[in-house]
Amino acid sequence: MTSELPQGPIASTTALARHLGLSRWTISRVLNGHPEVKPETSRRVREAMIQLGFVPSPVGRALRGGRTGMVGVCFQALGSPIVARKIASLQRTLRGAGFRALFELTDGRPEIELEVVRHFVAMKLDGLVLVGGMTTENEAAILAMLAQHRMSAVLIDPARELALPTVELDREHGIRLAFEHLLELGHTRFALLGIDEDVAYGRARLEGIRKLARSRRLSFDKHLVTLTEKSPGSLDFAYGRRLAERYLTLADRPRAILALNDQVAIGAMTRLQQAGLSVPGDVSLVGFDNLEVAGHVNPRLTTIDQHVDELMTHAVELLTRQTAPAGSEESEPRRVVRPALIVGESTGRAT
Amino acid sequence: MTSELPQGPIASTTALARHLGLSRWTISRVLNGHPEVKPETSRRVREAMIQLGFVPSPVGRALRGGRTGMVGVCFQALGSPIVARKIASLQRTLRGAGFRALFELTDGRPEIELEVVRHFVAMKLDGLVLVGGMTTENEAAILAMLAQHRMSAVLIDPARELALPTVELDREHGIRLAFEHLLELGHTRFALLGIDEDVAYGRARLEGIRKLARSRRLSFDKHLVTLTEKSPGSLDFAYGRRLAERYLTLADRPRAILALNDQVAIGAMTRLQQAGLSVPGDVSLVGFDNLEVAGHVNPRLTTIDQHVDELMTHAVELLTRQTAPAGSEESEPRRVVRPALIVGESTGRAT
DNA sequence: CTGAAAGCGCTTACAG
DNA sequence: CTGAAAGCGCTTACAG
Repeated sequence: MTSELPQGPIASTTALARHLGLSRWTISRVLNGHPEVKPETSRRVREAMIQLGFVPSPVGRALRGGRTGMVGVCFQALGSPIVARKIASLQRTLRGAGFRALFELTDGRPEIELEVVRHFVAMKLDGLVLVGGMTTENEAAILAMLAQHRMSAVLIDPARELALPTVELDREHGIRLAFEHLLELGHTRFALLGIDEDVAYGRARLEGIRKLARSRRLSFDKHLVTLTEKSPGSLDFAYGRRLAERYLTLADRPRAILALNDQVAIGAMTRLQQAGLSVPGDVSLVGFDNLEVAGHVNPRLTTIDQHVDELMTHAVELLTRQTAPAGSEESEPRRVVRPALIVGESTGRAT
Repeated sequence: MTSELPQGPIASTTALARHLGLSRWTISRVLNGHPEVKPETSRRVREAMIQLGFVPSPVGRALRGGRTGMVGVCFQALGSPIVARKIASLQRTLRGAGFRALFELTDGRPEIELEVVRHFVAMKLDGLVLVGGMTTENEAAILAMLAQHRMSAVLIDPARELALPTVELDREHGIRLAFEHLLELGHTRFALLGIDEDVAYGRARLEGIRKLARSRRLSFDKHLVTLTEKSPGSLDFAYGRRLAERYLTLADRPRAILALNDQVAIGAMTRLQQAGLSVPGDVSLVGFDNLEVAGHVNPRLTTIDQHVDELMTHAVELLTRQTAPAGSEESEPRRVVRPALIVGESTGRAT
């Protein structure tokens, strides 16, 4: 353990090798876990690395074709707190699996998305995570690039199905939980705030509602009112507020509201309360996402939790499974995560 | 313009050179804007690059010591929506300046922070942005690493002063705006929710309050009550809720509250309302950050806007100024951004 | 204005 | 078990 002090800064395998009286190739073998190194040598190298804080250059590794330990993560936007939670969760999960995460935002613009993926591929990362899938425009180009460079990729909760390993959130199930909860409370007529075919994930939810409505012999047209805007911009509090104003003008207002997400729900709730309506006295309200704020408004919002950590754990598992040389026969694995109903105080009996 | 189709995929300067009948060195010169290339040749290369979607490998460039076009961004945590807004804003600003951003979260843990900076340095990035500064433990090590590798870095809104270019948010000014607003409404006694010396940025705000209190001949002890917890964990809605419960037990409750941030303010507001207090009828409340949700609770929250975009614009300017070879004489430039008061409906006259 | 060499830090064959 | 070569894609000197 008589570790001499290094001459200069140890910033390469060559420098480390010189310092230890070994050749740089031996260092590389230890780094890559090759079995032919004498255990004693291997131990010495590892100890010195920790002691000197030496980290092999990811740039060198990448160029030579080795593993870089880096995973690229691509998000469409960071507007909603749920996305921030996903980023934080994914970052931690990746770190736990020994990966470093590079995040990029595309603002939902196809040309940026393409540029980002191109950059990820050029960086020779170990894998890609596409949160929310990809735009239709780039589908062919991105799939071709991934195949050409043999880059593993995972989709998380994509808006459309694609021929890539995928972790899905069962949104149809989520909305059914909310719908059933309201049915049990005796509600029979419903307003949908911001949920339509055009919005991301809207179709899956409508499907869930339709199926359940049919099984309960509710007519979609008679019992359901859909309130949406053509180009709403951000799907946020202000959108909920605007939709609530439309709701207030309805002749025969449903007593239960299902909102696109918690922000829309809270924006709407605030507006309804300002109009003198009581939640849940006059109208019951359900959100989606279980944002932290949902538990801290008056009344606490009933909502659906996405199980973000579970989504991310599956994603990283799918990624490492691909990265590993085995198991590559299994084509396009799919994992489904079921969201959960969080009952708050914004839903009550239909009177 | 008779562009022949390439033989295979064009994935290196060598391949592009062959395709164009040039040498790969010429391609490199065009890439780096060297002046000795014939304009016609330069134009041909640029056109082909766009047409073929060729992007020079950042890995190759990094290894050779050239500019990588990548900037590392280090955040302590992603708990608050304000951080998400900062990330999104910084990403856009960096993109506008031709940089790609790599984001890392440290969860406020020194060992992760050190690892992250080490990795950024090893990646030979063009620069670093440290949002919220760095932990005291790593100060010496990180400054030494940056100096040794001549890596430019910018601090955004650091909790402590450091010998690096810095963009500061004038928090002292922010809290004074809030305080003055309440004074003008006739308030004389104040509760501080979560604002103390121990919490990040607490000292600057207390300083602002003290100065203003002195100038108005208010005694800090007689007119100000501080409510905080020793180890509050997340500075979020739930924290505000707990502090509001403490506030409710006070014998002689101040009629004005200054909260650490909007989450604490909203958590507190909700709790106060549940206790039957009216905001602002019984108590006025001011937050900090101007989160989107602040404008969509009942009543709309009076708060302080950080001018996030301005912060980020300054940061990227400082970074590019460093990256450029000139201007390096100027030591540790500092930019100060003044926050702004956003008057909502949560503050009213003291009656 | 353009060609050819050297070398950034690493890994994977190929020798011993 | 370990040494030395080749080469990943690029840029910066140095020649012509």
